[in-house]
Amino acid sequence: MSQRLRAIDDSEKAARRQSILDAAKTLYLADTSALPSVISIARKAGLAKGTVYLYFKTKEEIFLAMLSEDYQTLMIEVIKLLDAPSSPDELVDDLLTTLIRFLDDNPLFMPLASMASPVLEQNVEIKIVGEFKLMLIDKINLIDELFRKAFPQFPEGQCGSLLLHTNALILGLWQMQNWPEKLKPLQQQYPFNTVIPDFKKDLALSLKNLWKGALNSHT
Amino acid sequence: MSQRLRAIDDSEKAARRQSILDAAKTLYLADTSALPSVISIARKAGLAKGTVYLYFKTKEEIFLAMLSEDYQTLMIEVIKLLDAPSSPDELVDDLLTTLIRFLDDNPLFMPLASMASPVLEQNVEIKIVGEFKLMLIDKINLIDELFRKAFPQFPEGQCGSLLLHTNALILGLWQMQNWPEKLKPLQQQYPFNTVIPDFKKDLALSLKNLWKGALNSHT
Amino acid sequence: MSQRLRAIDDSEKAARRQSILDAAKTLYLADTSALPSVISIARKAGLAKGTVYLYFKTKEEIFLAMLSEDYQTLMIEVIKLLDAPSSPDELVDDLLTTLIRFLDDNPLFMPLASMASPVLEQNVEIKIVGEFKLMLIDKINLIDELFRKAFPQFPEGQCGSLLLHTNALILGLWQMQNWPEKLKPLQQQYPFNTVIPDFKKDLALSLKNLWKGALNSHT
Amino acid sequence: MSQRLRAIDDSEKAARRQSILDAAKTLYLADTSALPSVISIARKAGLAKGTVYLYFKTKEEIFLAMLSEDYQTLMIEVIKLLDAPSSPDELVDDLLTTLIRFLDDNPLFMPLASMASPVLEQNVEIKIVGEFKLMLIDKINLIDELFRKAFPQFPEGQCGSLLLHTNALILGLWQMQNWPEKLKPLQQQYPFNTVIPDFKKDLALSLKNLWKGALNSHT
DNA sequence: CATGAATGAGATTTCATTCAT
DNA sequence: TATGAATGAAATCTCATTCAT
Repeated sequence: MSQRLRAIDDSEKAARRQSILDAAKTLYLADTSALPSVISIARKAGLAKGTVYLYFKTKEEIFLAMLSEDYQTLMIEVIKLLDAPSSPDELVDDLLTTLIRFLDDNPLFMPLASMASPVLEQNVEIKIVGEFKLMLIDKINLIDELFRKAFPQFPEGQCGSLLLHTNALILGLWQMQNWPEKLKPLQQQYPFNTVIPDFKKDLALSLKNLWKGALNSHT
Repeated sequence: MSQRLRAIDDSEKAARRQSILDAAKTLYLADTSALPSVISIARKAGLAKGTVYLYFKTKEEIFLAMLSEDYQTLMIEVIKLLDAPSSPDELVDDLLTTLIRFLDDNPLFMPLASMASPVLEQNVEIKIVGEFKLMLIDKINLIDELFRKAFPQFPEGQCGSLLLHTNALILGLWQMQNWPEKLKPLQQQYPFNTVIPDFKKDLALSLKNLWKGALNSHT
Repeated sequence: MSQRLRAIDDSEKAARRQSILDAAKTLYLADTSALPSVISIARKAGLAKGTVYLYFKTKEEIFLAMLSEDYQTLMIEVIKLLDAPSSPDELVDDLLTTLIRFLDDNPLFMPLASMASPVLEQNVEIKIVGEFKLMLIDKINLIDELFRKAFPQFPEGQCGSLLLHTNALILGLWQMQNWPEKLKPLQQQYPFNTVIPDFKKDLALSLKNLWKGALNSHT
Repeated sequence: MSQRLRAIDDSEKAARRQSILDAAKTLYLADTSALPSVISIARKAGLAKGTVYLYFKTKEEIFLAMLSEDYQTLMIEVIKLLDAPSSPDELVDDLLTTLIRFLDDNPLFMPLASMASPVLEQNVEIKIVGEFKLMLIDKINLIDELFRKAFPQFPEGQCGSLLLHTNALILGLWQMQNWPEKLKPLQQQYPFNTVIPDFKKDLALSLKNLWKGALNSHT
């Protein structure tokens, strides 16, 4: 009945894989309260359910791939910062700006990153999870190297460690302030402002403390 | 097989509710890769499936209650610290010790806390989620008050804010170092030590920075 | 906590039983698409769920009792007709009038009678079902006797037999024209009028045929 | 165990649907006191529970389909009668014979027809119920037409109307004589014979009255 | 490769009925 | 007697995943 388009060569396969990722992203963006179902992703991508499983072994693998892409995008942004480095202080400011812009441009990054450990990594083949972790580590090591080229006075690993802590802070802060949509009324009703982190403000504050504290000790 | 008691008054009901929580905890402890099924929880508790649903509306509500208990336990520990306060510096050390011991004693706290935002809160009645949030806020405010009684030189909200950031750091750091069991071999094989946070060590470092930095500015 | 009113003597028990029947009737009247739940009946009657089971062994027993009451009411009406008999012909007209009025006054009779065989009798203790059947038979026999006192020319059993057929016709016709509420639009849209029985009209026609045919053969 | 075939095209799907109906029929035949459970039907058909729900939205839909089939079988029999019509009088006799044979060959027809209005139609999507009703009406209209071709002296709708009344009579009479199996002893013990309809005998009598009365008025 | 039918585990929900108190 | 907690069967529904075609 239907003419089955077949992805024969690798580039076609990659394209099909990407179309699945795009469909998944669109759907997840529309409702981040839960990962969209495979059938909805397949339909959005104009494919059959089974076809999705030719490209990803589990549903979570799709979203881990999506997170992986986002992380790589972010890392590239950070690497760009180190292309034209100025002073460590300015770098911190630039980093923060870059980060905030990235989060605004990639609204799925935080939801995905939150699910990574409790959901995604639990349902993805160990090999794939490993590759994801290694990719992150590679990039972090690369950034650390570039950083030391620009600022040789800092020891190996310092920048990488700061990146990890930065990531941890973002993750934790975001999850704490990510109240379910339906709880928003409550949020305004009570004087929570003192106790609920204001994500961007707190992030700015914390990161500056974190980075400047660490970097200044070597200046 | 089971005792088949009837929970008539409120204390008996609370006991039965607790027995469900205990059963769920035992099962989850045995395998943190996914929340145990409701039927397995019921069987473990010696109850019928229907009975579990008399006490909790959804499976996630069970685990949010469990997390709530853990948070309350932690808060009580922290409050105890403020009963006999010494100097701010010593307090930070004590806090860290307390925290580490708590995490060791309550191995489900971190997995549960990680799931709170992406999983638990998404599938629990908004009212219950609200109560959970309010409970946390109450405790944080209480601790903030006690803190200022002990150290009046610090402004209102400072301690609460530090607690939030502490929580964020714990959450983020834990999730980053929480590699799936099956990935552990990989973790040793590569020189990850430089880039994977060593949870306790990094936590110690970060918290000291965080708290001492903040507290010293008022001494 | 609550003061339990206890029905000690038989009249109190009968009253409580009746209050359950009343509650059930009210609820079923509000929605005849399904028998109301026991919990709703209990609440309506101001009783606990378990108490209902002290008076009726199953839910269906409640509704069989209700149907039994209705049948008895109907029989009494018919008996009244025979108190002041005129001619067989007039009797048929009176019977029809009485029947129509009864159905209007007792809107649950038809739904209940429809459920009797496929639902109620399947879920009521055989003893109770037997009593119900015997009650009906007794009344029919009584009516048959009274009829022959008034019109001796008719053989024993003729009137009883006619009553049974009357009942069968009512049952069958009613079920065929009892379209679900939500199907009513469809009913008007198509030219069903020729093929869907118009309950009262068809009933009148059929009954007159049935009775007059039978009775005239003996005049 | 099972063949695990895939129903790809429509005829295969119809076959699978039929296999579910067959399984349901077998089980219901073994115990007409209640509709068999979906899981038992699935197992009998060698299918998974979920598969049954691919073909029928509710359990009652299965049995309404079964009833629909039975009605269609019956209608076809009746249509056959009109292929080689003789006199109206003979037709009535043939109709009765056909009807009795049909009821003997399809022992589930009456139980199902009894449940149609109070149970089945209440729990089947309104659209499906409508289709069922329309099917019946179509067939009745068709028979009415054929009838008038054979016997032009009768007005339009007369035959259809008689069919409806016939159906009503069957329905009502059957329900009245359908005593629960366990009540049979009681049935013999008492002199019920005068008051309990003898289904086939009474049906014969009534139908002859009904049809001959109506048809003779036009001869 | 692509498809979508089939699977089956599991979450809820409902609710009649039982039974300890 | 009266209560309502507990039971457990069954209906639905959802959906990730498998696998015959």
